[in-house]
This record gives sequence, structure tokens and C-alpha cells, in this order.
Amino acid sequence: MELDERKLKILQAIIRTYLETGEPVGSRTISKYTDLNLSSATIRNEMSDLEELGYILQPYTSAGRIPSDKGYRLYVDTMMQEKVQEMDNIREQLEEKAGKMETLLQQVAKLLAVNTNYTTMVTKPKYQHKTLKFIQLTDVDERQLLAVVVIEGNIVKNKFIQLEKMPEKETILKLNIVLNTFLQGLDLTEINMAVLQKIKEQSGEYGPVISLILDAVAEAVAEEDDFEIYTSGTTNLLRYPELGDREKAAKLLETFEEKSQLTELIQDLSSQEEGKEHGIQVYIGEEAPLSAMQNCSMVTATYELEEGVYGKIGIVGPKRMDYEKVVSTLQTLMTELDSIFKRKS
Amino acid sequence: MELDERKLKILQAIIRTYLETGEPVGSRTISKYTDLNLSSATIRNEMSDLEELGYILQPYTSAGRIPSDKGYRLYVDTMMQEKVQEMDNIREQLEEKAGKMETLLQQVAKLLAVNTNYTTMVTKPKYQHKTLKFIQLTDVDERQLLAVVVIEGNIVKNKFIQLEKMPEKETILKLNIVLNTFLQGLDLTEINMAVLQKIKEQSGEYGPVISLILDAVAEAVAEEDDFEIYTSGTTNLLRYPELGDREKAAKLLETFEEKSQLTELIQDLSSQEEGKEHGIQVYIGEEAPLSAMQNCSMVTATYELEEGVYGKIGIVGPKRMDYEKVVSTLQTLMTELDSIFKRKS
DNA sequence: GTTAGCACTCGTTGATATGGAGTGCTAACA
DNA sequence: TGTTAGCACTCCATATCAACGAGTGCTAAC
Repeated sequence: MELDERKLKILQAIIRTYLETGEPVGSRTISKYTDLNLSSATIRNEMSDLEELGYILQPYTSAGRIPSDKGYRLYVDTMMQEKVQEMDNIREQLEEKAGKMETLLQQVAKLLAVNTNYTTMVTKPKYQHKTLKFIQLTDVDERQLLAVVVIEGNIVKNKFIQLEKMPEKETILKLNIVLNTFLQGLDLTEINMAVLQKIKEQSGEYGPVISLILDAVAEAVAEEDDFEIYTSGTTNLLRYPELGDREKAAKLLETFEEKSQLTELIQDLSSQEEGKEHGIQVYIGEEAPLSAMQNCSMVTATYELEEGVYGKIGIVGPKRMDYEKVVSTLQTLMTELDSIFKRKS
Repeated sequence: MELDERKLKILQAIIRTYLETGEPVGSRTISKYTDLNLSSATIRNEMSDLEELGYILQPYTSAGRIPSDKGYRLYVDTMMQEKVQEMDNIREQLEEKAGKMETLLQQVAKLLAVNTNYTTMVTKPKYQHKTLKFIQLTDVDERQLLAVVVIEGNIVKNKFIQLEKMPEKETILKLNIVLNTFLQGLDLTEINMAVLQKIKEQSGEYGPVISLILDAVAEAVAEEDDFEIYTSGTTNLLRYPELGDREKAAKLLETFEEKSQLTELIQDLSSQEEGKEHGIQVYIGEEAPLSAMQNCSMVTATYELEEGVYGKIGIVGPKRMDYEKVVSTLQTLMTELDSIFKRKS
């Protein structure tokens, strides 16, 4: 048995209706509200077939039908009509805050959450190969040095170094030169113990001081490596009863509070989809590798900050999600982000 | 009618029992589980009096009694026996992360949330009069200056300044001197337009450049002024059905996601309690100035980072909160924090 | 292949009954 | 005068039951 034109149309109608109402869809509804001009009895026969094929299912005997994961999948892959989603004044809303990467991303998350009524997350862009741009040591007061580390993409890390005794101004100047000579332009992943050791050896008399400094630098570099994630609209998850009782909902919300789980999730996804970085991905139900999300769907997109610098945006909601709206909202947003980033650099 | 010894004992027993079970307490329960050796009938008479006095109330006729806000208040003010709350390895848990103020505070919030099963928040310490410690401009690449602003308490702000044309090295050096001469040691609140204007006037030929720089400085200073807040365990709120249905719970959670509301709340509280900075405050039900928290209680404490530098820690839970545990947990934590901070400086 | 008709299923809703925890009151007791 | 046993009463919680209706599957006719 195969899916002919008519079955497709019916399936589509079922899904559309279910997305709107959230209630099992009966044969009579389909019969009345499509242009197929078929009686409910005929529709029933077709629905029975569709169920056998696994595209829809009955919550219980003699209830209407709801889409199965397989049904949603087919819908998302082949039947969605993307509508152009207007989100006026995205730009205004974003650009005010565009100064700082963190606030910008937080803002993006919020904007999406407000526009879709789902829960959103945005990861900080992950530089594949970031290089160290520049280091500077300064004496802040009698006992503290401040190390400023600038990384490609204008990410700045500050570290204070407590000292017993402050070196001479001149020494600090020298140290600055040494550090930059060795480290400037290096890929962060290359800044490892071996390199640092080498500097220590070359630094002779400043040994103890430079050791402290290098520790600080290593710390700053390591810090940049873990990637952050911003979420918004988490409470929207409570709006959808189908996501489970309080217990379940709490579990799900915890996932969003405890960002480390999300981080893993996102990394998992990234590794799966090599080669199609630019697309928009839809994960339905169990396709998402996180048990708490069994009843959810997730739509993700990858944005490009600049050549080779990617971050992810994700929207999480019930399976009964307005996929069309979400996908096109994401698309609109990506375009906007692109143009904001491109213009800046 | 006054509260005699016996009434107090009964009230205390009612509250204790209710805190444990969460269910209206009947006269028979009290009669059996206190050492008063009174029949349930006598207890009933006393309870009737207590209700008239406003310390307890009946959810409905012929149900047991639950404490009223007034009852809780009396309990908290006069009847609590503080138990010493052991939280072993607080120190270990905190010190690992103690390097960075933000992670430390986030960690504190989490630790409290895990220990109490309530929702917690921690504000970043607010310096009453922070002074600017030091400014430094550096040329990062051909078109960008980096301004590093260090504020009392070793808070560092970084701002990039986009330039058409990079000034000479020498000029930058001069600018550094000028900026520090004018601004070093100034209270942040004193760094206003007037002062900046004065610098502009004195800077003659560098006019346009310095104008950009001062904007950046002003921004950095302003940024430090808004104060941040860290939360943890927000989903714990879902554990307490008495906090309302999904709708209500969502509202409450939103408050915690939307930190700006919390900020206001905390500021409100701070202004109310002039002079008793060091105490632990308990706000029961409507005493907290936030409508979403009507069914909650909140316990706050003020920690002192160093002389004159205060931050707040708050725990939010249902009115039926284990006040004794919360208060003593907070007290333990304060002591620990004190010793961590003192030792560092 | 399509459709009308019909018996059947099963969740939802609302009404009704039952049980029990707890009260307030009264009368008896020390 | 304070305490207590006893009892009628209230009201929630829970279970039970019937009525309803949306929806199905099947059959027979078109």
C-alpha cells in the first residue's frame, strides 16, 4: 500500500487541524473542511489505512486521530509551505544591544521566545580555530598584576595575578614583549603546557613570576573553550499540558536551568550534522537525544558570525508545534543576523 | 484576651505540625502529640480563641486549622529554635570556583538551592561608592583601541573603540596619562558629563578621538551600575502545589526568569531596612512587595564582601517553609562567606 | 469505489451517595 | 471554673453511576 495523492491530502489536513486545535481529529471534520468532497465514511477508510501505515494514531479506540512522529516527519519534510514571517523591527530591537555579544545573544533568544511562545536557546559562537591576538600585563596596584588577553573575535579575558612583590616597570614591559612574541597568533589549542614550558625556560630570572602569569593565561584560554548558552521563555513550556504533569514539566525546566545538559545536547547535534551546517534542522519527539524531551520537538538553525564561526539557535516546544511559523521565523532571523554581522566586520 | 503560655504552646504545635505535613491540623492531633495532656475538646476551645485572635484560620468550616500570616510572623519572631545547620564541605564546594565573582555567586545560589529545596537568588555586591582605579588604552589592531577600565573591587570592564585612523603610539601613551590624571580615584557617580566635558576641553587636538573614548568609559561605568542577580533552583517552585495552579506557577517562574523584576524587589527591600543590614529578614506572604509572591515567603540575608560592600542572598519558598532550617542555613553560609572574603583581602 | 446507516466504544461530564475528619455545642464532671 | 465526653453537624474527598456524544468500524446498498 502506498501513499497516493488523496492520502497525502488527508494526512496533511489531519496534521494541520491537529496543530491548530490540539485535539484528535475525526473523519467528519476532514470531510467537511477539505475540498475533496468525500464523505466521512470514505475518509474513515483512508484514515484506517494511514494508521496502518504508521502516519497517524488513535489515543484510544473510537477517538479521532493524531499525527505520529512519522507523520510529523513527513509533514515537515515534504508538506510544509513556508510562509514569510514578518518580524518587524527585529533590527531595532537587536541593534540597540548589539554592542556586547552576550547581551545580543540573550536578546536574540528573548525575541524569538516572545515571537513564537516557545522556549529558545542560543549558543555563543564557537570559533573553530581561535587565535590569541594580544596579551598585556599591567600593574594595577602594589600587589596585583592585571593580564588582559584578547582573542580573535575581540573576546577579552581579564585575570588578576597576586604577587608578593611587584616587578619593575621595565620588567613588566619586557614580559609583555616576551609573551606576545611567543603567543601572538597562536591557535588557542596550541597553547598547551609544552609551549608554556618553553617560555618558562627562556624567561630565566623571572621564573616564579612568569609561572604565575602563564597559569593565568592558560586559565583564560581554557575559559574561552567552554561554550555558553542563553535561554529564554522557559516558562512557556508550562503552557502546553501535553508536555506532561507538573513532575515532567519540572524535569524539562530543570534541563533548561542546568545549562550543562543543553550544552551536551547541542554538541551532540552539531557532530551529527556535519556538512549541512546551514540548514534548519527539525527534531521530532525521540529524535532529540534527550530523554526529558520525548514529548517535545526542537528546531535548530546554525548562524554564521563570520567565516568559520558558527553558533546555534534552537526552539523547543511541544510536538504539536507550529513548524511553519517557527521555521520561517528562524529563517527571517538568520537573514537579519547575517546582515548585522556582515555589516559590522 | 491574651496569649497565655498554653495558647502559645498550642499555636507552636499547630505551626510545627503544619510545616511538616502541609495539611490542616485538627484538635485531636495536637491533643495526642503534645505533652499538655489536654483533651481534644479543650484544645478545640483554645483553637477557637486562637482563631479569633487571628493567629490561625480554617480553610473551610469543620476543617483543621492552618497558620495565618500573623501566626507565622509570631512563630518566626519568637518561637523558632535555631538549630545549627551543618553544611559540610561548603568551603570545598565554593573555593574551587572562588576565582571569579560571578561563578562564585552562582555557586552560592546553587548550593543553597540544593540544600534547601527552595529557590534562591544572590545579588552581586553593590559598592556604595566605587572609585575608578585605573584606565588603560591599548591599540589592538589597526582600527581598534581597547579600553580597560578597572574599578575598585577589581572589577574590570573592556570596551572596544572603532577608529578611522589609529593615533601614534606616543599619543596613546599621552591619552593614558591624561585619562588617569583626571579620572583615577574618582567615585563612579562623579564621572558625569561635566567631568568628561572638562577632559574634552583640555584635550585639544585629540578632540574627536577622546570623545569616542570617553563615551566608552561612560558606558563602562554605567554598566557597572546596574546590578546583577543570580538565581538557582527555580524549578523547585513547582514542587509546592500550594503555590497555585500551572498558571500561577508560571507567573512566579517568569519573575525569576525576568531578572529585572527581582532587581527591583531587592532594591525595594534594601531601602526599607536601613540600619539593620546584618540581620536576616523574613517576609511572609504579602509582606513581600511583589504580587506574584503572595503565597510565598522569602528569607533574605545581607553579606558583606568588605567594608561597605553589601550583597543580598534570598530564599523563596512556600509560606509553609522550614524557616528554622532556612535561617540557620543562611547563617552558616554567611559565616563561611565572611571568612572566605576576609581571608582573600 | 463511495456512501448511508447503525451498533458499539470510550472518554467526559455531572449528579448522587458515602465516608471520614474535624468542628461547635451541650451537659456532666472534678 | 476549667476540663472532658458525647453527639449532631459540616464539608471535602472519593467513588459510583448514568447520560452524552464524538468518533469508529462494519455492512449493505448505490
